Amino acid sequence: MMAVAVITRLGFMTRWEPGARERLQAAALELFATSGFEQTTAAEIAQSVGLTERTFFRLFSDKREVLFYGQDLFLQAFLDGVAGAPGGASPLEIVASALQGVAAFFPAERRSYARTRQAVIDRNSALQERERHKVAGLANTIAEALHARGVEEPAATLAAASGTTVFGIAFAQWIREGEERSLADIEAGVFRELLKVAGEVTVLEKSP
Amino acid sequence: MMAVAVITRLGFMTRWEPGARERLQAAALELFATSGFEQTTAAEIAQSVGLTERTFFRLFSDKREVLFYGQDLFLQAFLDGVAGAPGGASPLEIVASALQGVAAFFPAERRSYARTRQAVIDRNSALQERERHKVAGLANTIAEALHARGVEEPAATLAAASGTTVFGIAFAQWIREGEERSLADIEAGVFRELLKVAGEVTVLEKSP
DNA sequence: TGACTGATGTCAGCAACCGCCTTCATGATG
DNA sequence: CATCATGAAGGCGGTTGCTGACATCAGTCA
Repeated sequence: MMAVAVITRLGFMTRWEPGARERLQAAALELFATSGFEQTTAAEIAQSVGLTERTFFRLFSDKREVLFYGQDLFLQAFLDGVAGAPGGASPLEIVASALQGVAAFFPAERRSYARTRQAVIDRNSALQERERHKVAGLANTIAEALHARGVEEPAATLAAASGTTVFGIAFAQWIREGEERSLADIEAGVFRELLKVAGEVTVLEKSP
Repeated sequence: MMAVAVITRLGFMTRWEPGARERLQAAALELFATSGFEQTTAAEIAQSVGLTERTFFRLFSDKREVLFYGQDLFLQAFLDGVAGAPGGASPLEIVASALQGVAAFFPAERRSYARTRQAVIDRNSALQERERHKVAGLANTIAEALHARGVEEPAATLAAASGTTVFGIAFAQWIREGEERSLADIEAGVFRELLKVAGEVTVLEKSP
């Protein structure tokens, strides 16, 4: 599935089939989806693609990671979006523009895959923990990138967190059965909602 | 340390010392702080207060939980703040008011305890994962409470997430060495920053 | 008194994860 | 061509987190 760029260099039988990581990831998702995360053992996943448990843990730092490994491209796209935003943009504008750029990583074809993956995660709290950890890490990285662009604290952290929140809400909507809009469109709508929510505040008193 | 409300009802020797949970939590924090989280085994913690590993896992769903159990009061205070906010308030105003109320849970005396606890968490990524999970759960609960007050989606989720973000930033600052301001004051400042960040956006185009 | 409950201990066991060592293809190097 | 370094995998054994099933024992209540 998806970006499983299996490198079949030659017709020769090599000692090891290439793409061990990708094969494990695909097998794991399938097994998790059918039998559940806890019911599936790392050894089972490994054996189902002709590898050993030890190899599994060499390739993934822990069992959950098999579902999360390889999102560097996504993160990088986000950072590129931040770095490439126009000069005079405000922190949230920078984030909004990065958000739009990142949407390209989720074309309509991915919806089905993303859905089953998310269904697995939603059914297990340990996996939700890992997902939230990754998102939080993403927010940190974005905040640093903003900082590098001269945005001060706490504005950088606030803007970064807002961005990942918007993305999370939009993504959840994109996944939803029957949803037809593109991720970019949904993101734009959620972002406008955020501005609206923030705009409805009557600032009480200003500190001295 | 801190709120280890050991209830020594009578001078009698009872079969079991009361407050097993609290004793375990205090011992765990101390051991984690001195020896590190991974280096400390659940059996060690239990034995250090005269209990067995099995009892530890009966009282805490897993090893990490010993550092997070018992924040119901905090959560409840947050919910009360949401429920008790004035009638015509906007979502973010409701959250801001709840935020102020919750600050009372962190008087100056707690700073030292909170610092060592946070230091332990910051040194271990598994603990960070759990913490983020809890915060995310808090955000969900707040969003539901907002929903119950009639706030629609995605405004409820956005406001709730913004609130926990503000709290997180403020708390981190409150913990910082040399910081003297109250948590409520810091929260107010961060909140104003959030409004400022949101206010600096030039809305581009409106969807049809 | 005796059944009952609640908090704990004991024991056995699985699965996650890791350190250490071995094996074997490949490509570079002399 | 021989050899050697490298990297990717398997094998083995051990620690620890966590659980289920069952025993124990103090205090309670009928």
